[in-house]
Amino acid sequence: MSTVPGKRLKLESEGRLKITQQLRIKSRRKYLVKREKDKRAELEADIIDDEYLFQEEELTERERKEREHKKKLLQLAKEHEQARELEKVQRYHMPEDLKKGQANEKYVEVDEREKAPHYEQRKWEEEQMSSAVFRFGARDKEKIHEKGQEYDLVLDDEIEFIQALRMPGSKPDQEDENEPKLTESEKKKVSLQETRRSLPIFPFRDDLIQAIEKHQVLIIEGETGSGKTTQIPQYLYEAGFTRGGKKIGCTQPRRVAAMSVSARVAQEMGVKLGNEVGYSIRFEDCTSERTVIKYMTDGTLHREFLSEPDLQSYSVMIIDEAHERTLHTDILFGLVKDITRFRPDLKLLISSATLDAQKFSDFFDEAPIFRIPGRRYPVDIYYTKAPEADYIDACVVSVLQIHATQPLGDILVFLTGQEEIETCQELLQERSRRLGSKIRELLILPVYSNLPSDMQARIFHPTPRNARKVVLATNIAETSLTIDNIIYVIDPGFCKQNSFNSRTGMESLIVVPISKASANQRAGRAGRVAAGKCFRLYTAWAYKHELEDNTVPEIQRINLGNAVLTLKALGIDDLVHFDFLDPPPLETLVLALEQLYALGALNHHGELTKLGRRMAEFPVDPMMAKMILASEKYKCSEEILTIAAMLSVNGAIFYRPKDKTVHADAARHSFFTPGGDHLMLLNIYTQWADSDFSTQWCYENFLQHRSLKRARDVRDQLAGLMARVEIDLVSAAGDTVGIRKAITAGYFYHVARLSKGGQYKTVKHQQTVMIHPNSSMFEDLPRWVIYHELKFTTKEFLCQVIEIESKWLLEVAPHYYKPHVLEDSTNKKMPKMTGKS
DNA sequence: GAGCACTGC
Repeated sequence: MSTVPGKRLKLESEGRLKITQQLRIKSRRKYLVKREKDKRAELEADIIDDEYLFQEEELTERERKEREHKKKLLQLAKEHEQARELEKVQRYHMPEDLKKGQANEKYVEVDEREKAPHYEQRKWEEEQMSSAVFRFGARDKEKIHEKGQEYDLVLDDEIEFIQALRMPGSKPDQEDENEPKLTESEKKKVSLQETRRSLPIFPFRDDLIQAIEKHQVLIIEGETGSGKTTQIPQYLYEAGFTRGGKKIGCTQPRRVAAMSVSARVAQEMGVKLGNEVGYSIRFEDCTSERTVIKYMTDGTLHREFLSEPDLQSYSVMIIDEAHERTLHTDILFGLVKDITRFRPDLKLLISSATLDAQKFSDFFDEAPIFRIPGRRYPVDIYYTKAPEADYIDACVVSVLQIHATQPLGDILVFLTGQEEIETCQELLQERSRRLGSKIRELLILPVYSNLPSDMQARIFHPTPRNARKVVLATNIAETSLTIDNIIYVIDPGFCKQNSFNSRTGMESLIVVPISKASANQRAGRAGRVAAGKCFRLYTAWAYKHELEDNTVPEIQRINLGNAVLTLKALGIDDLVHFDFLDPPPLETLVLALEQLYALGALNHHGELTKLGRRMAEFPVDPMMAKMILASEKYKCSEEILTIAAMLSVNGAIFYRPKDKTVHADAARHSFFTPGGDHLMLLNIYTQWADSDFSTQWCYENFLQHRSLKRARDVRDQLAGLMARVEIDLVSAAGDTVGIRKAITAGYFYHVARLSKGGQYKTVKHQQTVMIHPNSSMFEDLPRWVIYHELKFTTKEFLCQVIEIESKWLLEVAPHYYKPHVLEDSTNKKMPKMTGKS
């Protein structure tokens, strides 16, 4: 044994993988069991409640039915659980002696290998191949028992899928062969106009125009690929809706979409982009006086409302991809609905994928729904027969199963984050390497938003002949990126989701099951170029009973500070009764209003103050806006702008590759600046600027160039807005106290003080928290700190921290802090928590 | 001593 170091290494690495797998299995199982238990307990409690409260004869017909229904559900759940247990036993059962046999064989293999490596390797590969058999359909139970042993042996390496249904597409599977195949050069010969006429929306053109002329608000329901985004604005233009110098607006949730769609439309209309057809996104306005068709991001339109609250320059507004329910689209719904009441000439089109259309129609006073067929191939949906405990392993196995048994075509796997993608990539590389020449080449490509762009671009390179591409992606591939040639989708059914707790003001990013809508969106990614297959790594039962219908809209999940400020600036006083499609939690609104009041943006009538109106100019959170405005008083606007821009960068600023952690950490430490993280960010930006914004400098200092560039863009925009609120840019020239006081003036809501054991307590909620280990203040433990964010990951952490003196709080927010609250702790060593505000 | 879903202004 000891003579074969390579093999031993491999065994060790296998041991390591096993542990991570087991951890995953454990947490996933715990999750499944808990969910099941919770559901059952709920049902049982309901039934007991009912029986306790009512005698049988007192129940109305409806109540009796409800009770019967609940009992039936409970019975079903129990039966299902039993069935699942049974399946689990069948799936995981492996006799002890067989396990030993296998293990021995492996050890023997080591010795044999030295003598006849080729023979042993081939034998091993053959074993792997035979175990990677793809099994579809419900298998006959008897058959399983007949070949019990064989079944047990291959269990470890395969997953049984059951085909449940076919997601219908408008194109039949075989159409590809009937359709004349065009080469690239031939395709170019087909004129743009012919392509336009071939879109599914084309036959509906006249009906659509008629419907728009007849109704003020129209809901358009259509799958992707119908051509609605590019064609409808052109039809409206041709029908004369832009007469009188009015524009047609169309909002998109993403910047790239706004840019690429407008480019396409400009090409189809034969005009230069930026003239008749243009787009407007943050940092980039590509429109002119002549522009009549304007694509923009929903956030841009939201901001435009501030300068043009009645959308006077538009004759038609199209809200596209409404089903995505971004924060901005949700707010736009309420705003445009309001406008239609006093601008009868404004046409409103809400464009959405299926399922949601009725909801939109109800919201817009029973607006008619116009349906347009899409263009997609059918996708077969497969579910696992039993729940998969370890979905990373299940993904790897499924990929290999597909690779070994299915016709060529690329695979897309949906994972939750960078870490999972990397683990999966390692496992796949390891296993496909061991399979060696027995399988065709397998290209494994990761993609997530923090991945450097050149690495991201690799997923779009055409797959080499006779090879197969596997793309391991986060949710980025669900809507933002479209990869061609995907035939197979593997969907474990999870994603990471941000949520905001307005009671504690804490954000958390946790893995949750996806919704049915999301699952179908993922499946749809398999049917773009041909009939596809989607493998869901959960049971059909789980899909039906455990997944919510729709993802909770963003507006109900995030902090609404800035949204509330802009609405107030638009003169909407009664936010609680604002016409939301789905209203946000009351506490979130109350928290936002309370904060605005404390910041001095609202007076006691709930009206915007002069300060509040100036704050609304900035597309940042109210606290940050206040900080920026306070920089005038402390004569440090240059520095504060940089800090605000650096804090607004959402991606990571530090680059920390796995193989160079020591160097990367050393580079980070070299930027540490007395006073805290905000000053460190300022330091980094200043040094980068001194290097002439050099890419090379970023690389040498382990910083993400992309993030810093974004910070520069944000800073430029903020600097432009400073002119609008008439604040000169001045530098504090090293006065860090002034800078920190300006920060305190904005963030006095986010104060924490040192408590025992290096822990902190937030002043507002008396919550026990820790300084994040990545902070430069992690080891300093100052008595009073201001934090930028409170985030829950593995613990409650303060991210981006500066040290302050408690007396500054009295100086910048005397209305909010009373001296006795703060003095208690500055004089005595470690006070007991008494008397909050 | 932890870790970075995805957008957008």
